[in-house]
Amino acid sequence: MGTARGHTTRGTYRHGDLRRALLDAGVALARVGGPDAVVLREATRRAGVVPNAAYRHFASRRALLRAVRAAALSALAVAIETELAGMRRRRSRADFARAGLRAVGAAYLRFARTETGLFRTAFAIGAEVPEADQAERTGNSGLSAFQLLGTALDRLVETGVLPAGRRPGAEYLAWSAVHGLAMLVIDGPLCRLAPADADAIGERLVAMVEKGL
Amino acid sequence: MGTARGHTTRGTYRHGDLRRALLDAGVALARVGGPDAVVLREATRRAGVVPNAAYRHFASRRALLRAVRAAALSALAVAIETELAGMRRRRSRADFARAGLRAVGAAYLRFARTETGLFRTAFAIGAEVPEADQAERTGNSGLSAFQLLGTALDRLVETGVLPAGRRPGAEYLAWSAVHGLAMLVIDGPLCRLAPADADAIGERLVAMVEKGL
DNA sequence: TGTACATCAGTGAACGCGCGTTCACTGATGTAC
DNA sequence: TGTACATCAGTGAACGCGCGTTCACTGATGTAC
Repeated sequence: MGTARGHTTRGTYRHGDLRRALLDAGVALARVGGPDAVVLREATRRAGVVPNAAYRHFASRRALLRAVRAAALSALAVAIETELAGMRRRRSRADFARAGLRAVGAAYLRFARTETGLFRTAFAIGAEVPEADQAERTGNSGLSAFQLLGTALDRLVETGVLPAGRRPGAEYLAWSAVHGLAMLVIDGPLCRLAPADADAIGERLVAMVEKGL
Repeated sequence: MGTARGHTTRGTYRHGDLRRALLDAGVALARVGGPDAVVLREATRRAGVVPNAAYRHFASRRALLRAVRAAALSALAVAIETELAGMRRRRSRADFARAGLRAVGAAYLRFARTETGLFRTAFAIGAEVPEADQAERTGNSGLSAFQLLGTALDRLVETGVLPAGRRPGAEYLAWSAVHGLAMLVIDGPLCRLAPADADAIGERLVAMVEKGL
């Protein structure tokens, strides 16, 4: 019946793993309401704990938000990895490489649409980028979303689809295109679009990137 | 010396044009701090007026924010119009049309970089899109940023650069690409990029769009 | 195996803050006669 | 041209809210002897 399972009724004095519970609560809040919804007091409430208890594990609200953002980035990377893992075989390595890029784009867009709150949190405003906790931002393969895109582009070069000379910086171009559509669709002027239409535009967009790179 | 020129020291009982003053203050706040900075009390403070006086002109804080957002969209359209107006002549109409698309993209990116707060306000989170006050969102020509992009694409079709069959929906693709780069550069993972590098990527991006459409 | 003790995770109470919004008001303005 | 009056823009005071954060505390846990 509690908001966070098992935490509201706590037998012991100690919590057990409050840091984890607060982070989970923070992620749950972010899923629903984006970065602004990651409220320290609400997270402690859900963990069944007094507000200031959070300060044993996070220096400030910002620190909690940073941790949630890292988790969101990680979830994005995992979503892309899953899409890549589910790819079926193709005739040629070149086709497979092309499909890889499409898979990255499609997974990115689907994540933005289905996990809007997390997506917005991952790219929260004023996102200082601390290089240190890079590990927390990656998927199971240890690669970040950006790196997964990079390797997809590398495959295109290896299979001769993309001229090597066009490779440097190509991730910025591809990323921009897909990220822009994601933004416009989730809370921008394109938010009225039917999901099917959004998908169609997404496919055209990735095709444009492939052709235009 | 006052925060809003002339408003803090007011000779008359009546303000004169408080609605305008509040809107201007709201825009000034948005320029510096984005949508969250558009705070009703602060706007009234800058207008030299008691907080609740705002309710004579705006039903709520959200209503003020909506008006500010419309102004931000209008400023974006004007920026694009100015860029277009400043274009020099080209050899062929086709080249001119191509340059037109580049101009739209460049102006969009520059606006995002130099007027970050307004840009973020224009595409604020949870942006409901009221169709009614469309006029307020346009530039001097009466066209919105989106429509300016559309006419630029039309020119490409007219001059034979873009096959007519690829025209429908093309604005979504072009817009996505440029919007994504803008987002990544202004408060995303690409915010560390030097302005010159951002410009270079912007140019490559528009070239990619032109080629890939 | 039993006891004394240090650690430190979570408690309880409180703070100051700025916000959006509501209320009954007042007095300058512009209009009707 | 002068006066009475309705209008309504801005006043003054107050509200309840939830937030992040600080303080001194308490008591369960795990360790050293």
